[in-house]
Amino acid sequence: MNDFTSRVADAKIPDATVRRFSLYLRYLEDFERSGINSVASGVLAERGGTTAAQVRKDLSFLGSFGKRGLGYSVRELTGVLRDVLGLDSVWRVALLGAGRIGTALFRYEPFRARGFHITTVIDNDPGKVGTRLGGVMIRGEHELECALTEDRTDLVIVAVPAPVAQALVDRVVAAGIRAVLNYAPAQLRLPDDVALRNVSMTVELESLSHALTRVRRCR
Amino acid sequence: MNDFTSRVADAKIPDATVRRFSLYLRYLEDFERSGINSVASGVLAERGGTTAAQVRKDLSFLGSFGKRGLGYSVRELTGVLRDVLGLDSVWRVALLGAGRIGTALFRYEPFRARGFHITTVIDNDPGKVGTRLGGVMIRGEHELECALTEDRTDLVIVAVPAPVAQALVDRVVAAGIRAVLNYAPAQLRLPDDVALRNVSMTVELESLSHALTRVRRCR
DNA sequence: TTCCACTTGTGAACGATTTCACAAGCAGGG
DNA sequence: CCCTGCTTGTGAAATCGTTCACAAGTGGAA
Ligand SMILES: NC(=O)c1ccc[n+]([C@@H]2O[C@H](COP(=O)([O-])OP(=O)(O)OC[C@H]3O[C@@H](n4cnc5c(N)ncnc54)[C@H](O)[C@@H]3O)[C@@H](O)[C@H]2O)c1
Ligand SMILES: NC(=O)c1ccc[n+]([C@@H]2O[C@H](COP(=O)([O-])OP(=O)(O)OC[C@H]3O[C@@H](n4cnc5c(N)ncnc54)[C@H](O)[C@@H]3O)[C@@H](O)[C@H]2O)c1
Repeated sequence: MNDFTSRVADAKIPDATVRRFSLYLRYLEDFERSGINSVASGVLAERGGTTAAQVRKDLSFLGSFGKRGLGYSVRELTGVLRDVLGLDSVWRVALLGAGRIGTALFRYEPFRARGFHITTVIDNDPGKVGTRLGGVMIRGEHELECALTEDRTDLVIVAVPAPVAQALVDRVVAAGIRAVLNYAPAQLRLPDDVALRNVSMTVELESLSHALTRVRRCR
Repeated sequence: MNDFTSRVADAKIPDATVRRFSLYLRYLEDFERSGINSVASGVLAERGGTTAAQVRKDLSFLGSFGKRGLGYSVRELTGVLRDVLGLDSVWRVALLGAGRIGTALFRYEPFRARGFHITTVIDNDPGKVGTRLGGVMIRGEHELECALTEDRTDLVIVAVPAPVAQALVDRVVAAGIRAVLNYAPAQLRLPDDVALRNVSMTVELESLSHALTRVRRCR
């Protein structure tokens, strides 16, 4: 199915563009389900709240496979995006912290459908260690390195309290992990070759709060 | 305590800067707890993974109250940031969807400490409506408008399944709400004067996945 | 075959954000 | 008092991302 791998400019796709790829892919999958075979940049743009030029510029990082006058083949574009986003492999994910956020994430099925399999869960609460979350046994914090290696983990989700986050990721990085998704309100320090994304609900709320006060003042 | 309100350039602070303000504030509160009275831009920068120049440029949007040779007063800067982020008022928040993510968010205390009070919870599951989440009664979806008005809601958190999100926020917007924090994987369409932030774990994971495949290919 | 309506791909203009570089200000010591 | 070491505040430069504008393909209709 994938002879699309003729991607040229793997060079350095802007981060903002990569994030939009995720969204485009989401829409394309909707279109595919609806039996639509081809989309124009304008359609994707409208769906995603950007402009047609933006969509075309984004996609041009991947080569050129649109058909002028017609648009893009939904199937082909889906394939290319899945490929560039690395969604054709299964990623083995370890969850650190089986608390409220951790369990909510664990039980969220769409991750699995996307190829992110949570194969490891770590916690240090003696009441939790040894019990099962879904099909996965919760292992103690001291087993961290061993679990990451055994389970051939690719990616770690941090959902432990902020004060312990840095110490844990240090060990995670030492164990060879190259990608971390962090939910703790802590600014993690990692080597440059480890990819890190922070999800901070506080930052989002506070930026909304700022927007609200601005609106209020301007009237 | 706040005669810092002499803020000049409320003009148009870049979004990226506002988000960093949240982080700076977080660090400043740590410093305050540790009894540190003043910080230099370089210290904040190191803590937050940016550069000293970036920190100073950011803060310059708020006026100038650093002391050359010394740095910034922790207390004063904390006050200014809290003010510009609108954290000195209490924000009344409505939570739409008391599912897994919704309840995890609800039970997260730091929000309340920051001045975000979840005063309204809406769900449409008959088994949930009428029960309490923490101290708040879960109300039916049909009561949405009425609840938002009665509770004088400022801000709405969307934690319902994607397919119903748009319809709900349409009603929320019609009820006069100007700020929405969206967890559903749906691209919401709102009027320009409503502030929207999306939190998408899928986008984050996929961008990590992209980073991982890049690393792998480059060796 | 030619024409037409449509849409892509992309250099170039634009706008925004980040980084640089340095004059100016402050505190403390002599 | 002046000198020294340190740090801010900020124009100007560099970088990065978005938007514009249009030549060049494409399929279909006549
Ligand atoms: N709940 C939310 O809505 C929310 C929102 C934003 C951020 N967060 C952040 O996510 C993280 C988790 O939040 P939560 O609400 O799930 O908290 P929680 O207390 O419910 O869960 C934390 C879990 O981590 C485990 N843990 C603690 N120390 C550990 C260690 N050293 N090794 C392994 N496991 C350890 C605890 O046993 C617990 O199960 C926190 O950093 C929090 O700030 C949560
Ligand atoms: N759980 C996660 O980790 C996670 C991660 C990313 C995104 N999300 C998104 O967050 C949203 C909620 O996820 P969840 O895991 O909590 O799902 P969930 O099914 O546990 O909760 C959804 C809740 O919304 C309620 N609901 C449904 N329709 C409603 C309506 N019309 N009005 C009011 N309430 C309604 C349901 O009764 C349920 O309580 C989804 O959009 C999901 O995609 C969840």
